[in-house]
Amino acid sequence: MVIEQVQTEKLIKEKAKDLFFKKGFLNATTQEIADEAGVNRALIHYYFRSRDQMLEILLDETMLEKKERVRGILSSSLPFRQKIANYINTIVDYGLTYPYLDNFIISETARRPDKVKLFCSKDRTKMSDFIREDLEQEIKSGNIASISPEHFMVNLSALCNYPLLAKVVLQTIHGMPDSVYRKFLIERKQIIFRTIFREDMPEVETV
Amino acid sequence: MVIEQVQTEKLIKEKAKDLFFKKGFLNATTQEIADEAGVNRALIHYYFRSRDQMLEILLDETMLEKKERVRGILSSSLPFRQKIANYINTIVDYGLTYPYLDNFIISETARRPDKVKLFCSKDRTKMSDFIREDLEQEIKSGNIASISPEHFMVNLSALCNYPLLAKVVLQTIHGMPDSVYRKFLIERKQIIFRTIFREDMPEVETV
DNA sequence: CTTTGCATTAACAATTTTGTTAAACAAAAA
DNA sequence: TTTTTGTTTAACAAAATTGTTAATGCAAAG
Repeated sequence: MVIEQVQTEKLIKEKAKDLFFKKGFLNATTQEIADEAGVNRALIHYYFRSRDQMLEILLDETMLEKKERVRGILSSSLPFRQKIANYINTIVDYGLTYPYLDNFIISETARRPDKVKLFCSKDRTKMSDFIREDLEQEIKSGNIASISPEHFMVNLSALCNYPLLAKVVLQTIHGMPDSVYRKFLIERKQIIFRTIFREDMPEVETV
Repeated sequence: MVIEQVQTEKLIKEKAKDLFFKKGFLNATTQEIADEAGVNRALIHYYFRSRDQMLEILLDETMLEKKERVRGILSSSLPFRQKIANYINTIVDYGLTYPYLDNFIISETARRPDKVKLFCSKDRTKMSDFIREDLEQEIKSGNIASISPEHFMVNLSALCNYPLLAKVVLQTIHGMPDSVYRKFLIERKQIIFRTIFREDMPEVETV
């Protein structure tokens, strides 16, 4: 047995994630993945049977991790604004790590709506349920315009995720090179919070 | 010459747009396009030389039309809020007609950033320039939290476009069938306006 | 009626990509 | 040292997809 025996599978997964979710090669072939990992293409089939099954595993793993992080934040006992501030921070930062993850999800779900369940956690608790009570409170106290939890969450996701989805187009329109766009995205954390709450974002704080 | 001579090219383009932008078959093959149009696959090459060139034409045409509509709205002499209301209306309605257009743009630009110029109008006038003065005015009069035109436009685009980009995922998470989701999107017109201006959207009105 | 020219098709060729298999290999066990 | 076991590779096969070409069809012009 070669020393790398146990590591190879992990290596392939990592490099595949890099290609798909970091570099944006949404249609990377098995050959390209193998090259990236510096292994023979047949190994991909040895470990994952088929390209499709490999994708399922990659998406399952990555989305599960992301969902867990978001769930942790929204189900915490922090004050509402602190929760949302943490959510924005996490989503934007996650986006900076995997700039093409949502992009990938979205093109895949368009091509194969039947596979959508892979990208949504199995359990049926919706993110919007975690903020329902908080939100009602905010609306009652007049801090926020009346809005359903669903619309609120869609607004929030939209403001956080869209700038990455449309990255290439937005960069071109506004003539921003990568470094500037990165700053733009980080600026947006504040902007998003202010757009929703009309006040400055509190410092990040965890439970 | 067959009676349909001049129409065939148009027919193919229409059906291809349907596949790509309405039905979401982002990777439709030339065969699928030919089938949809009820013609022989070779005709696609006869009229468009290659699949790539056909795509360029489709995108060029579609985006140009959309851009013109948006430009017309933002450069009108209507009051700011009316402009934005019209913008929201137009973008959401356009999205209902071509639910997968942005989706397509976004996956294509990720795969081939070099082709991005096809999707952005050639001239260099940015949408954000059209609202710069209006926006300054609104901020000065305290109706809107301080924000740059770029961030404002990204916010607006995000709120309008994201729900369609993430259509399949959002429908699954919230358990909404097509008909309900359609209503949800139309509801959002109001929601988006209120999120930005904290007041109800005015009636649609053109210049 | 015949010819001309574009429109359309079927058949073919080339390429790309996925998936399989049998052989080579390398480390641990016997 | 030999055997065994799991890993890795090269070579092959099959399928899908794009692009080409030569033949066919068909309407209008001559």
